[in-house]
Amino acid sequence: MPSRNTETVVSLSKQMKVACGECSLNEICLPVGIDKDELHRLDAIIDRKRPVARGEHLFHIGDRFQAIYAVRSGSLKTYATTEDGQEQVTGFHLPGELVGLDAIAEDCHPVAAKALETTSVCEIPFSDLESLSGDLPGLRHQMMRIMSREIRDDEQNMVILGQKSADERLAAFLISLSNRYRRRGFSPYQYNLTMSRSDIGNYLGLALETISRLFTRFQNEGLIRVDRKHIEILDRERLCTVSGARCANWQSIHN
Amino acid sequence: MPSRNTETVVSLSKQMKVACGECSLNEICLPVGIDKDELHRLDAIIDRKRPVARGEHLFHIGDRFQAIYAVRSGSLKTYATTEDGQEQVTGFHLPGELVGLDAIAEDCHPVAAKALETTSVCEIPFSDLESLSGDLPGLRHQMMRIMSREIRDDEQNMVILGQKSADERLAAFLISLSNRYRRRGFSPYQYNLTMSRSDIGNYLGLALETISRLFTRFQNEGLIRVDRKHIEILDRERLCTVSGARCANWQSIHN
DNA sequence: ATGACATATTGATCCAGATCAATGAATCTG
DNA sequence: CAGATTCATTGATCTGGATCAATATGTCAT
Repeated sequence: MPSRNTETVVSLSKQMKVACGECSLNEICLPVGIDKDELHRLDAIIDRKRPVARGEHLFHIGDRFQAIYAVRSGSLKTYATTEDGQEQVTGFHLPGELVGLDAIAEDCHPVAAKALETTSVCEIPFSDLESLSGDLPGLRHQMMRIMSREIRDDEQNMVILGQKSADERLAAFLISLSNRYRRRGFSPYQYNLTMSRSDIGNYLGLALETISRLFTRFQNEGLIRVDRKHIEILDRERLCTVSGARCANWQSIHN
Repeated sequence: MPSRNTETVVSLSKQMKVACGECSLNEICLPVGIDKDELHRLDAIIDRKRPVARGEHLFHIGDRFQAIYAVRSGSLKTYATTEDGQEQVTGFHLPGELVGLDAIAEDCHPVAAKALETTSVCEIPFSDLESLSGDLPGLRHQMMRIMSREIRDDEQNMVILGQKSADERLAAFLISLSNRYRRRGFSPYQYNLTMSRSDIGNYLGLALETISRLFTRFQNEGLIRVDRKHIEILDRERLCTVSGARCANWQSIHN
């Protein structure tokens, strides 16, 4: 009994069911380096889930590890908690990025993943992925590359948390987001933050008030324009200088 | 023309050439989960290098990535450098641990590895490792586990750098070392630091003076005894409490 | 041994950023 | 759309740990 809404539902559903081969993210996601005829084998093990609403969890800390997830649209944050219940944001995840790689070793999730907005993901059962990677050298290599990159990015975070001042940290964060959006075909000069000031501060090891003050200061200095969640980068060059990183010409740690 | 020293030399040489099957570290190193008859295939691709002297580099930042290294004896530190030439220690590596995993993605080393004492390593050419892992599911799985663990440990470091006070950081560091030595069959109650106060401070995001003061304070409080490089843990329970982690009963993030 | 140099300890001072506090927008709820 | 709730901004104050400085204590080379 089809209703007036069927079309919408179907098209949404179609959107959700797009195969890797047709997915606009396949150039930056797991399928990188896998040839067309092998791609359908990867495709076959992937489960496209219904979207996760803002504030809902994809998984919690301590959950049994069964699959890794590729963000298809929307965004997530992952966070650990300390004994006294404090949370530490360990990362923000944009479309094309994988979450759950930290859970393979102990078979349970050491961090939680929470949607920052309505977010849909591809679920990739790990046992399937692992056996499939025995057959597909390209897949194996890409998994290695992705995990290696994550290790390297985490090291880079250590540098930021261990050495950088508050303004350097925030500048580096804004540039990093800019680069990541650019890679996904969005403007590197303006984007919306999907996370709160508090999340940013927590991630960067700063108080949320410090983030707020820095946004104001960066704006006064003509580096950026901030309106609520919207960020516009006015002087990318100088923002890079502030961040104290070699990233002026589109080359960056987080390309 | 054998000399008086031949025996010593030969035994040292033998020591250096011990195959994975006979290596005392094979229960915590790459061979975990690989059965005996497959082990010799792994063994065949591994190159046992001559020891690296204290202060020498295993590789530098920017070096072409060709192999990962397993520490056989001794210890290493890895460090990144910022644009202004500052260094950030990203890790200390004990026997059985792998270094270089962060270089796979970009094919060059983002950090340098420097020996903290005379150190020998096994060199594992990555291309060989990768093709071999196509044949050996156990090896593939262990590689994943090791990389996953590294990601998780790095996240844990983010918690430490982002949330913890100076005394919590140092206590957590001392407990972590204790656990890692224990796993390798050494006493968890006393060990020698192979790194300087400055390295520890740098790694933990603290000034070296702070490390020095905390050692003195921990000693006055009866938590530890410090003599130069030698650490004796007198009250492990309480040191764990100070670190603010759930690690009192030998269970820890860094087992 | 003797000086030269790296490493560690301890004290005195300072400051970046945390914390506390109050107010102002947005967004959510019924 | 009034009240509640969350999130953001801005100001005032405080403090943990950095920095500066002086002095041991090792360690190395010759």
